[in-house]
Amino acid sequence: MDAKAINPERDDNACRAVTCNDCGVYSLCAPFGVDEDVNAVLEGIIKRRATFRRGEVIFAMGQPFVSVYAIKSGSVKTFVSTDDGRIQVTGFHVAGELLGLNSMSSGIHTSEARALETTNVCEVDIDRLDELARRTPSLQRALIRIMSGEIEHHQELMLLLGKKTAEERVATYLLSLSRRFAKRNFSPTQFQLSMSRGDIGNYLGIAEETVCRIFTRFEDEGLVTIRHRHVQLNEMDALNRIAHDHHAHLRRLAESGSGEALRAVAS
Amino acid sequence: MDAKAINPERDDNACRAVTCNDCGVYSLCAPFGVDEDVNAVLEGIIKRRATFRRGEVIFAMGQPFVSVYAIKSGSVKTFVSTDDGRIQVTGFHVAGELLGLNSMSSGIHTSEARALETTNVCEVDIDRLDELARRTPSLQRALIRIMSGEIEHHQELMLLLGKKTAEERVATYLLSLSRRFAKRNFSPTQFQLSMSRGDIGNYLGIAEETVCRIFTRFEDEGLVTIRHRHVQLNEMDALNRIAHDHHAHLRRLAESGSGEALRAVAS
DNA sequence: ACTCAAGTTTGATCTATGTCAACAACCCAG
DNA sequence: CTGGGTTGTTGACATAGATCAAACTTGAGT
Repeated sequence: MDAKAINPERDDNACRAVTCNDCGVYSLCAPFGVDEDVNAVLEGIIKRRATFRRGEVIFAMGQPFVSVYAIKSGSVKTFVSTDDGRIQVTGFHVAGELLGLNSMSSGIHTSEARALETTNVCEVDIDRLDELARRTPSLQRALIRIMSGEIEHHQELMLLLGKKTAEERVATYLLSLSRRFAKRNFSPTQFQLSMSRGDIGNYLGIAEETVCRIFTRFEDEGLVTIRHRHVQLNEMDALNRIAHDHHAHLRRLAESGSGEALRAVAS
Repeated sequence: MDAKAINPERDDNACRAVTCNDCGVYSLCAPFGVDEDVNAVLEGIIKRRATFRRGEVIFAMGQPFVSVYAIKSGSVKTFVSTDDGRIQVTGFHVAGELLGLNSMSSGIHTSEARALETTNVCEVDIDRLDELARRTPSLQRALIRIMSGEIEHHQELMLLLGKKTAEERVATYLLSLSRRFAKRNFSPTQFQLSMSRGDIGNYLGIAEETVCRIFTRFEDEGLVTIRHRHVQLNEMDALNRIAHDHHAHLRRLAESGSGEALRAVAS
């Protein structure tokens, strides 16, 4: 592999030949909503392109908020933390997504972003973006739409963190990854995890050991096949039932049990 | 009680004499950001004023998203729910706050709002607001600021739901209420709760019984005085330590214990 | 190819908090 | 003022999932 390509510090101006038009995530930047002259405009607001390696910080809590980041390739986790060091992962982000749009009000980053693997981003100057948005209603609405989407995601996560069992959380997680891959025209039943068990557990509000145990439980039941970080979903329906129906696991127990659980479900 | 007053459908045009200028929450609508001619403009986008009694639905999940609501008086809870009926309260809202701005992207309400007590709202047509915003950059930015604030609030709540102990959650909650009252020039140490123990517990991701127990524990320790729904905070510092410092309660235990906990903290 | 740190898995044990149940206090509506 | 429904409180007990500990696996760097 090209040595220069993996240098995290390197601002790859060398690749400037790659315009936004040629960029693989162009279609995902398009929702920026600029209708005509898109290419020139986008080029104009990109401050720099940068590469981050696994674990490197893209932005940190408390830093002045001067840019948002479009992920060209790779993946990123974002998280918030208590002052005594506990952290809560609030999202995983992949190519084509926009990073850092929260924090717009405070002028300070309220979360931290770290690359999960080698990741390329376009850094977009927030003032230039803001100024462009002022002249471009469609861009304004696109930004609002992105933030609104973020809020919806957070609402689902809060519901999960506050009210779901560990098994429901893991099933929900696998399915949400699946849906996301499907949307990008990747296989919805077979994919790689770019995050560790620890990250998954943290995100879902459970211990990493619990994630492992539930993975193996699902595997024992034939619902999935998981080798290291490669996941294959065999029984999407069953997973869906577990994810959405509180009582699914009670029923499963009842099938191989005394039937008492079933009566409990009926009540 | 006047039959008309309790009709939730009633558009209280009778009170139209009250312009936005006269409205008690005017200063809180001002951040809408319209600089000149504020009054006329605000009047123009208000679809109707309405009153809701305790438990009445202001908007429900799945309904078409056509308005946002400014709370003139009273208080409201918002929540999301699983399809099998479990709900997660995502926020409590008081006079001067704007309701329903999430859901902007989907065109469908993704959460439900219910009055906690008799509550007056101004209903703002979303299309008119959107159109006004297009011509008014300061309004655009205000809306973005409000959404961004919502995201920050959600991040804190996710951290709480995913990583904090029950005691930390309750202390955090009391202090956040306190801060909110202070911001509105009410006493930060003495206030009424408009929500039930059940709502508080749901919001914090713990059982209502746990809320009760922790309230009485705090009271036994002299930190607070709680009679029914009236709260008085006596030891803000101690509450702050509990809310922000994971080990605070271990230390408290250690003070009156064997010292083993203290050693654990040191490690 | 080898090494070592990081990540993963599994088992044994512990505990914070949920659940269930009974009761007490409160608040309207009549 | 009075009765019944709602809300809050307290205790006893159960348990999902955390924590601790000990292999085992893997893959990045030498």
